Amino acid sequence: MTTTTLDQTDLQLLRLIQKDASLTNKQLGLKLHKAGNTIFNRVERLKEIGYIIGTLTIINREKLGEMLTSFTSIQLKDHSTQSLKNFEQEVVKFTEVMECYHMTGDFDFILKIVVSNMQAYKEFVVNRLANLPDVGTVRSQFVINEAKRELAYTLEMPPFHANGQ
Amino acid sequence: MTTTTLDQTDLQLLRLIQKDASLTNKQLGLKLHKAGNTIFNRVERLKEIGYIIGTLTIINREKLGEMLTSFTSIQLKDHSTQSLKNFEQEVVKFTEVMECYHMTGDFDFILKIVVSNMQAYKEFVVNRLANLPDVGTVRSQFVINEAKRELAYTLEMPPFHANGQ
DNA sequence: CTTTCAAACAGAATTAAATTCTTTAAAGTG
DNA sequence: CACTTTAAAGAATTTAATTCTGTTTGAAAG
Repeated sequence: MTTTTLDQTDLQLLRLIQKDASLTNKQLGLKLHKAGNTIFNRVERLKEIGYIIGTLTIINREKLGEMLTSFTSIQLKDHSTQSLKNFEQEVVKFTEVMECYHMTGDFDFILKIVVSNMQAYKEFVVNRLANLPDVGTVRSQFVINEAKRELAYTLEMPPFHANGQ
Repeated sequence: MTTTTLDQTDLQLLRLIQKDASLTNKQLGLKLHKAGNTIFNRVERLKEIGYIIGTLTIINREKLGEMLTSFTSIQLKDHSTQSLKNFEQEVVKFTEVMECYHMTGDFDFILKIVVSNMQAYKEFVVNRLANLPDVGTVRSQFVINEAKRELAYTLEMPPFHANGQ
């Protein structure tokens, strides 16, 4: 029924809404030289074919009190597929673990951990993180300052297009 | 005029909208046992006093072609305030650098870099990143798999409240 | 070259949500 | 107790979202 490929207008649209979801269809239409209706239809299509996942509100977390952020690297004692899967499955359950990446290099995982202070961090690592099976070395690096945190990707027209994957 | 402190309803509201900005005021009101109107007023207030920064659309970046993500650590040759400021100021200008954190530990900065493939990564590091002043050691760790990436914070009632900071 | 079909679009019509306005009730203050 | 302030609800209004319909365009078919 509908094509799963994007044209330049779709890309422009994605670029705009990934920075600001509060723009109305009319406003977007003005920028892209289309009717508000047309924007609406395109956005619906982009949702259907999976380019748009959802929409969220960015909160100023700093206003809600103390915050300590760490990038914590984990090296497992055992590198079997089972151990890796196991650790990953468990570690993502912690609400303190905002992000978890399986990585190349000396350490197996990088976790972004957000807690309220060093006391809470210590409690978390010692009593909970280190208790997961096969956890070997844990290296903690703390954020002194967040200089940039961009959520919107630079969207480039892919050279191929026609992949609905 | 308006209080800058949050009550439980405000926190609930923030928890809900930081996960889904497409909920209508009426829907939110139903969940929180308030009128749609009341939700509207609260959200307006939360914007005014700076708890709500904005709203954005999450794009499925994977559908737009190849992607290689790296956590790249940088050690500067010189650790003077001036060098740090200088580096930070310049590095955040690169669109490939999605995130930049000033860190404790052996390395001064951690950068989250997103490019389309290893060729582009090499080009970026060699021709651009390494050319910034005072760049010493560069350590690249690549993401094999993203197991978790949560943008919504766990919002807890702060023990103090009354800070409009 | 003409016909046919499908897609993108614009504009009107409709529905639903956002926003404003007014009133009420509760809570705090002197 | 009178006075003020605040949160909230409900009605009224404005604006945006959504649906519907007709037109245009371009590509494919004959």
